[in-house]
This record gives sequence, C-alpha cells and structure tokens, in this order.
Amino acid sequence: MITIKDVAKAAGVSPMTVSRVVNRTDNVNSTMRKRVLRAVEQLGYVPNLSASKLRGKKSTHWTIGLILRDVANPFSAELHRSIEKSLRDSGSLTLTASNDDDRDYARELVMTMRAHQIDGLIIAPPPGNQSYLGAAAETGLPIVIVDRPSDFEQIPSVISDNYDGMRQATRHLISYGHRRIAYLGDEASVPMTARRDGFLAGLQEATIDTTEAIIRLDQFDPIQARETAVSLLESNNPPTAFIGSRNRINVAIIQALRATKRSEEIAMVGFDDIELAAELDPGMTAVAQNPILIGQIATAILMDMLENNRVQDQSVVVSTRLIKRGSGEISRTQPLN
Amino acid sequence: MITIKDVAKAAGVSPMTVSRVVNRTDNVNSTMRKRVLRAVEQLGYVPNLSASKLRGKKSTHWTIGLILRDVANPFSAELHRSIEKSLRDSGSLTLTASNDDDRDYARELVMTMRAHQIDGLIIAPPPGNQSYLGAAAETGLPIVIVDRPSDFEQIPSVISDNYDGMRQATRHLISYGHRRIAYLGDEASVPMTARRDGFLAGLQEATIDTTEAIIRLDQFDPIQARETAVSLLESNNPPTAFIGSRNRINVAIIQALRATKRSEEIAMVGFDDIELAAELDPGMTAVAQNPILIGQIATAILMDMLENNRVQDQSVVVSTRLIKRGSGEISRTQPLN
DNA sequence: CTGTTAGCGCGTTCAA
DNA sequence: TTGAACGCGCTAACAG
Repeated sequence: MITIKDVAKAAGVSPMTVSRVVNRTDNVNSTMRKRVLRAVEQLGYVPNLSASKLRGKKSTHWTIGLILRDVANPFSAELHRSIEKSLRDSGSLTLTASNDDDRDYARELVMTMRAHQIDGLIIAPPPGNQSYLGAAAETGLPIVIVDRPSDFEQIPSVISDNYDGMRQATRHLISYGHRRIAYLGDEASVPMTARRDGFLAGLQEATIDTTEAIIRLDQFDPIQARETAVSLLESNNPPTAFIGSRNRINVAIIQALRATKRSEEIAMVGFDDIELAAELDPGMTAVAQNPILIGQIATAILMDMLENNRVQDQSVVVSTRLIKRGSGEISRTQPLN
Repeated sequence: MITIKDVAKAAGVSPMTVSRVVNRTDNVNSTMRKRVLRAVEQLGYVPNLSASKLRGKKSTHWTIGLILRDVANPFSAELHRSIEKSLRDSGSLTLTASNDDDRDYARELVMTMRAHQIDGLIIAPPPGNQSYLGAAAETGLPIVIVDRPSDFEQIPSVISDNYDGMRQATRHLISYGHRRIAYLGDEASVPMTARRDGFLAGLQEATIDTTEAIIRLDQFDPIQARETAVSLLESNNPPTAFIGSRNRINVAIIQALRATKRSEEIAMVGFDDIELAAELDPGMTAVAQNPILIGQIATAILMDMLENNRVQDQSVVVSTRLIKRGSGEISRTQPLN
C-alpha cells in the first residue's frame, strides 16, 4: 500500500507537504506542488480516508449506512437509487444491506455498520422494537427512518400515506358499485396495519359491514395469496373486487384472476405499482407510492443533521397517487343481495 | 465516541485486556472478562473497525465495493441481492453504487472506494477502457468483473452467454416461420455486440439475408424504441417478429404491439426476463439471464482471492434459458415472398 | 494471565 | 512556506 510517506520520499518533501497538496489546503510552493502531484500520479497514491477520519478530520464525503427490507424489491430498489443519486453530489457513498424484515439481523447490521464508522444511517426497520436505533441515536449517530414510522421523538421518519392511499382505493371500488370486496393483506407491520385501517375506513364511510367484505389478514406469501384468491373466486359467494396490499400480493391476485379467466369481470386495485402494470389486460389500477421523493426527502433530512450537527424530529408523510388503468374501473356485475 | 480506553477505565483493566475480550483471543480470566463485558454493555461500546484495520489486523469481515450499472434495474438489483446474500455468512458488507454506464464516473467511484479501504471489488464496468481497473488490480486489490468481459488476464469475469442466448432466440423465431425479424438494440457495449452477433449468426444459419431482416442498432432509449417499433409496424413491409435486446427495450416493444393491437399476430422474444411477463397476453417469451448464479459465482471467486491471497484468472460464462410463454410461439401469418 | 510499548496513516498544532 | 512532534483507536510483540 502506497502511503503519504512513500509519496513524500519520492517527491523529496515531508509528508506534511504532501498532505497539504492532496487536501488543497494552505499555500504550497507551486514547484513543490508539481513535484508532489507527479509522485502521486506515478505511485498511484490513494489517500486513506479511514486514517484521516481517525485523526479527526471532518469531511463532507460521508459514508451512509442504508438498510432496506430487500434491495431486489422494486420499491426498495427505487428508493436506493434515489438516495444514491441525492448523495452523489457530496461524494458520499452508501454501505447497503437488506434486513429481510428480521429485527435481530437489522440490529446486527446496525452494529456492524457502526463498527465501520458510518456517519449517518437511513433504515427501513423491521417490525418490532426499535430500541437499538434509539441507542444508536443517543451516541450522536444521525438516523432517518423510511417506510416505517419512528418509535422515537428524536428520530425523523419519511413514510407514505398508507392509510389514505388504501382508503382512496376502497372508495374507488365502492364508487363502481362494489361492496363485496376481498382484501388480501397482513397486519405484521405498521404500514400494513395502516393500509388495513384505510380499507376499513373506506368501508365504514359507505356503511358496508365488515362481514359483507372479505378481509384476509393472513396473507404473507404470494403463493398462498394466489391460492386464497382462487378459492375465494370459486366459493359460493365470491367477491366482485380485490384489493392487494403490496406488490407481490398484487401479482398473486392477477395470476389468480387470469387463471380463472375472470380478469375482465372482477375488479382489482393494487397497492404499489409494478413495471408492466399498464400492459396487462386490463391494466392494473394501482395506488402508487413515490419512492423517489421519499428518498430525496430522507437524504435531505439526513444531510441537514450531518451538516448542521442538529437533531431533527420531523416526520414527513408523502401522499400516494391512484393510477387508473382499467382493472379498478370494472363495475359490479353481480346482482345485488 | 466510546473507545476501548473508556471501557478499560470503567472496567478497571488495561485497554489490551478489553481488546482481548472483544476479539475473543487468548485466555482472559473469567472475572475480568465479565467485568469487561459488563462495561462494554453499559457504555454501548462498538469497536472501531477502521482503527483495527489500520493497525494491521486481518479480519474476515470484508468491505466489498460493488459497482453496478443501475441498482434500480431489475437485473442489477437481483445481482446485488445475490452478492449480498453470498457475502452475509462472512459478515461482510458492500459499499454499493451505480455508474450509469459512465466510464469517468466509474473511475472516480473506484478511487473513492479505494480511499474507503475496500478489501475487494465487484464491478460491472461501463464500456470503454478498463485501465483504471488494471491499475487498481496491480496494487493487489482483488477484482471481479460481472456482466462484461474483462480487458485483463489477471481480472476474472462472470458473464452471461449473450451470444448463444440471442442465437437461440433467433432460431426459435425462425422455427416458427419468421424471416423478416426486427432486432431492436445497440452496439455500445460488449454484451450488446455479442447479442447482435448471436442474432446475425441465427440468421446466417437459416441463410436469411441481413436485408431481409430489420436490424436497428440505434435504439438506446425506450421511448425512442417504442416509436421505432410503431413505425415499423405501420410501414409497407412490416416485420412478422420482434427481438428486444434488453429489458427496457422489451417493454417498449410490448407497448408498441399493444398500442397497434398486433400482439396476437406479431411474434416477440425479449432478452432479459421481467416480472409479470407471464401475465401479459400473450406472455412474453424471454431469454432469461441468471443473475443469482452470476452473483454467487462472482462472490465465490472474490472470496477465494481474498482468503487465499491468490490471483484468479478464470472467466466464467453462465448460460441463458429460453422461456416460452406465447409471444415467441406465434407463427408467421403473412404470405411468403 | 495481564500490562506496556510502539506504530499503522494521517492532519492539527506549533515552531522554524 | 515548510517540517517535527504528537496522538486519533487499536493490537502485535514483548515483558512481567
């Protein structure tokens, strides 16, 4: 490894002079500067950021920890991209990992990232106790929570308006005459319970009893969800519309509708948009989140905490958007009870 | 920040003893060990990995640089996920970034990551000179190239069999009677030229002249590709089949076919699979790459270089798989010339 | 079994 | 304008 000393020796100056040249500080005699730069070039010297940081140097080239649920999930991937882009100007880099909704692993990841000396953290925490985040925040680590509400006053969060998004979806289906609406979801995390509550609120507004609808909160796995949807469709009293609570579940419902050749007559709205959703027959009506904006806001808040060394306590809610593509605009065809 | 000294003071021992306890090395008296562990717990001490590394400690908790084309692209995202998963057991973390096919930026990223003291690098390099990788490799940094061939003997690569995959796609369409096949792609990178060559080889095998087919190598942008496809469909001598050269282009072609209501009569095969491809009408026949396997192999090679301190020079080619879903099995309907 | 010494690469502080 | 000394947090090597 080429160190500052090697460069100094090659250029015939002291390490300090090299440091000054590399960091563009102070005034350095231009001949020396040239000598140093030539040596840097020749030896391929790359400064050791860890050592600088250890020595106490402040930099704006932050190392940001980014913990998402699953980097391969389209929503997470877009969020990742957005954060990366927002960070790019400052020359900051992200240490990225997926937590798979496993709280213990998330805790471990935070530890490891702290050991790696991250300057800030953006995390989509798994369900459950966020105490490990509180502890980390107390040491002065700036943290922003995304996609989940924060347990702590001192930790800001950026999150979609899950409740309102789902309520809109529900209202939309009701406006097309549907009452027997099947909701496939779970209640394992706060966003999911918010979506469930949005659905219930939509029903209540229209004075639809929860027994008239079909509410399945045990749908964790796409394959299982697909089977559930098929069996509902084949039951005595099938739904006239479906609501999917997240992107993988939406795909499952679409598969079920197609497998039973009912996609033209049974309505469907999905929470979370999917690539190609517009090219289906009919196109999938979706409640779209805005991962790009969420990422931008989260990054902006974090940068503010980092640069101004202050504690933020704001919680931002980003609204969703209902995109009508056909599947949600199928009117109820079945006779009224 | 809590350091080893703080813990030592709190536990009434020397820093060295704390180090031994934390690193589980040597034998430490069990009472002392307990005292130390209690202090660690109480103070929330997190060891500074950078400092350990600076001191020269070897660890198996590697920090791996991962430079992809675009973390939000489904192919890259799957690759990312696979690498992350393969790395997880060793407790390694990735410093991840997108290069947007910009060589200069990729060069800069490698610099920055080197400054961050990464132990190894997995990169999907942009088109153009890879000299910056050669230089980095010469300093002893283990590098594995993915999704692109390597310019250097000493840098191993893992890549899909683009040539063969595209040749299979072409043969497949030809076996359904197609001769006037429109290929929408570019030749801006080695994988793309390999796909182009695979297409040409497929034509040649069937003694189809290149003037009989439609070969567009100027399709970089999905929106532009969509327009191209529409205008081809509306021309005097339209193609009876399309080939898309990558995922975003496939979507564009599907959109064009649907917009012109020709998806049932014009065949189509896409290179790269897409979520929901099976739920289209007809389903999209695709040449699927295997990002999971590519990631596993790349990680395995890198780990071998890291752990055994040796230089690998192998190049691995991962085969593709043709998935028939309907769009590629539409026979030619137009009269023979 | 435990502590002391020294130094990894770097930059702040101060002296020249 | 330049350089020397010092110490950031940590641990290998040695001493006790």
